[in-house]
Amino acid sequence: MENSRCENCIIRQFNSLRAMSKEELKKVSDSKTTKKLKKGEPLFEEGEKLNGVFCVRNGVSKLSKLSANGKDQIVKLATKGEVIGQRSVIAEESANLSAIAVSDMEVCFIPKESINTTLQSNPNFTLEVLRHMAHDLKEADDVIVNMSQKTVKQRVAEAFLYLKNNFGVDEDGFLMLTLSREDISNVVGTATESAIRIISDFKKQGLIHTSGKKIGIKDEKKLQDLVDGF
Amino acid sequence: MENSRCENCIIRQFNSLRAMSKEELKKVSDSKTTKKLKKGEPLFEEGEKLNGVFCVRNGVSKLSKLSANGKDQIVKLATKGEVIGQRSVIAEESANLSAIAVSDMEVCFIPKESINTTLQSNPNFTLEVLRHMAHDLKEADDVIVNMSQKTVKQRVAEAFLYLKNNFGVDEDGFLMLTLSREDISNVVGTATESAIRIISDFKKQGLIHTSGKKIGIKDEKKLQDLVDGF
DNA sequence: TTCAGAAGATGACAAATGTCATAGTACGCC
DNA sequence: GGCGTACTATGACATTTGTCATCTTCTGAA
Repeated sequence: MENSRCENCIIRQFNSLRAMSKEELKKVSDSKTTKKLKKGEPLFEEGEKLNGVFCVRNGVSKLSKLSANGKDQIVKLATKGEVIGQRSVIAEESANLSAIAVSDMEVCFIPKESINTTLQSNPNFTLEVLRHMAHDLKEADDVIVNMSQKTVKQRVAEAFLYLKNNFGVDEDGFLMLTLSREDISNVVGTATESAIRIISDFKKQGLIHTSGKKIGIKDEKKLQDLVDGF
Repeated sequence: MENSRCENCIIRQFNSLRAMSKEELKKVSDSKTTKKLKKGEPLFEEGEKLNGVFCVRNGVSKLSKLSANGKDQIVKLATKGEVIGQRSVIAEESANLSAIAVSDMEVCFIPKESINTTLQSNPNFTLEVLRHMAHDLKEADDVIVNMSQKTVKQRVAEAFLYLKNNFGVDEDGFLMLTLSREDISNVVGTATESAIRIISDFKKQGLIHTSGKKIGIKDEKKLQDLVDGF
């Protein structure tokens, strides 16, 4: 495949791999494999042993965990440039979350050996990974606060703004990343029916418009006000 | 103070400092200061710039964040052997959370310079810090799932079991760490009145007993069943 | 020791959210 | 093009949780 060497891959500019030396990157590139996934296919499931990490070249994956009541909670959406599975590889634990494609994806699989040897020898790389994880931890803490202190309506509004800011909109103004109502409810942590009701409500209030599953934001300011508690 | 050299400090066995070399540890020890805090006093507040990290020698601190509705959400309780503030120092950001003593505390303050130079030169240390943060991230993800998918009652029950497992019980069977009802509600993410009601309820059902603020667990199994959804 | 203020407890009610039932709608497959 | 299945939508109702008011109990400082 053309352009398939890590050294040339523009994606790595966005993640920790940029702190690798030329030689390290070469090794990674020689050991990596590329994989395509269709929407709905899993990269890995909760509890699985991971033999490496996944670097997202294209598409989006949801990271979720099944709770005792049988519902999935989506903890994070990972997109182009992000590395998935590094937490498990670093902690030498089996996966705490499932990773499932929510759009067609193209990912590189990097065996953990390449990662581990670099972690032990290149402090710059380790530090870079550490910085990324520090960032993820902050985001997770913020999610905890949102989950426990905001209403479902506020969380839905926030989710839409998040989707707009992180994945953008298409030429017709619809969110690029289209999630099913169920996925939306699993991001927000609520019943699917509740999410649907709130979406209907937002539509009636003129905050958003929809076409099938697609959602477009009409009044960003009012949505933001709602999130902020006005 | 006797025993105040990091090299001799048994606490460091529990945290990332154990991966430091003798010389690095010596430098840290020379630059550190020790501080005593009374219950209720802050180590630092959300938004503050941190010039170093705190290593807990004794006592417990709550890490919390104020949400828009004026309530604090407690994200984590840090105790003996844990290092507080490393996330902010590593990410070079101001503190995302406030750290306030929930019991009298003794902490060491380690200036960030000692940490940063070691991070850049000693991959073992960096990797050790990374592993700790990976662990924290997993815990945070689990909290997200609990917050969004469990009922308040389940979360209260879980909080009590957590307090027992992590801080133990005194000779009379009461939880060693005594939190105010408000702190409990801020851990669980609910209104104080709701937490109080649930505590009354648990008492009536014979799951716990109380004496003033102190709480003792009477039927651990039933509490666990409750958490698991039975 | 006493007293004031904080923390704990409880009732009554309102609001938010979940659950179950049912109907409409879209979309891939034959 | 039709059909079946999965997704979306909505109503009715139950349950959970929050809010406000009030009372009681504890605790620390004068």
